[in-house]
Amino acid sequence: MIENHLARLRFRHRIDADEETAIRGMMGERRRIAAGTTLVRAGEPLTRSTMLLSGLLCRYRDLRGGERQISELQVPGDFADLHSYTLKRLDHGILALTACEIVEVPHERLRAVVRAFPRLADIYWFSTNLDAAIHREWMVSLGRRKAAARVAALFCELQVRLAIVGLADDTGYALWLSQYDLAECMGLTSVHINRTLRELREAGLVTFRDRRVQIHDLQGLRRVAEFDPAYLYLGQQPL
Amino acid sequence: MIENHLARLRFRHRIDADEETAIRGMMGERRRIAAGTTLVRAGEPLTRSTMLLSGLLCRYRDLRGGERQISELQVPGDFADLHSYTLKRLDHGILALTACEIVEVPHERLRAVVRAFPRLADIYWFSTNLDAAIHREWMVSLGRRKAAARVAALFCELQVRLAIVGLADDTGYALWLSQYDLAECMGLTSVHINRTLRELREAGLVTFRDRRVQIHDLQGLRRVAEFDPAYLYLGQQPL
DNA sequence: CGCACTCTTGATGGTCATCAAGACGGGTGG
DNA sequence: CCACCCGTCTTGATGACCATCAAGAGTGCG
Repeated sequence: MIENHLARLRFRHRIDADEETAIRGMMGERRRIAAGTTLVRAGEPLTRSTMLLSGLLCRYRDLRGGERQISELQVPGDFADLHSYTLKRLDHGILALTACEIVEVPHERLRAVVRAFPRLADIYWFSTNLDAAIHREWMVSLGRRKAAARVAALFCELQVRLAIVGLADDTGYALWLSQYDLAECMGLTSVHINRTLRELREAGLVTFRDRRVQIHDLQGLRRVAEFDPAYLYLGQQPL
Repeated sequence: MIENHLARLRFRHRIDADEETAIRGMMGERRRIAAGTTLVRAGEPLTRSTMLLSGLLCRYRDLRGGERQISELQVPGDFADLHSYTLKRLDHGILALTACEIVEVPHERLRAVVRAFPRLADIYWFSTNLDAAIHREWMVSLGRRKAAARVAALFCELQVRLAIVGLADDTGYALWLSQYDLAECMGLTSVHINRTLRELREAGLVTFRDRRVQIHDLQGLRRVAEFDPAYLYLGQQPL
């Protein structure tokens, strides 16, 4: 059930049998939620974190004019809101972009585990710091990259993150997003995303069609994006 | 010496005498560094974190074309790179924007403290999660706010963060940045920052001159920015 | 005193937003 | 079963916002 999560952790850290048992023991109720469900509203008190088993979640914030900024995409094996363990409430909402399977982890159990296994405390602390590193990379995109490089950078990031849990290879991956969703990630409009996708496709780099990212030229895509996976802290492991 | 840091922690958490002693005991070598010093280069292995006593630091990343994106500003009392405790190396550089006083905290000592005081582990974990919340707010600026709102949001954020350590009030604060630096924070050019500052000044909201943010109308500034300090997790404490 | 940095303003152009309209496909109800 | 509707994709036309290029003034420092 949480094999994705363990794969993701083991990609960067050693997890021994006791620790694995403790992690499995934290898992609470398993649920299915429909696409479009708001999992967490900004500001509401939280006493549990949510782990994603399958599907796609996002963190987002809205401005009064209705403009939405998505600040991160969560892929299977990711915690959606591990940071709520220390923050108690969130500065952003969490939304299911597709139908999802999730597991809830009560903060109480998480606390018991990180108290009993200090290495797991460091590992989960690392995990939230990795989210922040992804935030910084998106800031570079939003602040300094042009549209084509932004989209290319996003596709490159997701290729790596999904490959870690076996959901992508060098030729592409399923990505159940609309062009409208991509626009909300990258600070653009869906109209401009559409033109940018055409540009990337005509350049022979990548095709996004039928909810699938088809990568024609991974090296070229990474060059356009100036993508360096260092910010994903992959360690020495081969994909 | 680290009174700013304790003030910042106590603004959001209870810290008892034992914990304070432990925190003080972590502090290592104190140093002065000149403006423009690169404190940490992206990717280099780190075995210590750095706390800022006075001055201004930033986290930044450069693209090949020379464009720089600053992803966060550090004010006195902040750790510059507490996250390096779990990450071991950083995905970004750290630069002194002004002359600074800093204290180094060896990771070994930090580890001993968070092992001995699990509540401090949670509190420092919270602290890095707060950095991530600030990142998300900047993403909203970079992705969705127009220039005037971006600059206003930055000035509002710094007003709150500096007020916590006694370096700002409702009328303003010292901010030792050039318009060029502001541009690198907000994903704009210094030319456009200059025009935007004029616009905010002529609207009677704020004047940035002689390295000082003079706030004429804090409520108005917050309205323009759509600033809601919730993302700074202030708790119930009055400023 | 000269040099480097910063600030300021003008002129022009590029990137992306906005508005609009049509095509396409999947799902639903008559 | 087909008409209809809604969400999504696509493309064109126009314009806003911000970048770029350029030049001059002010300031601090060696």
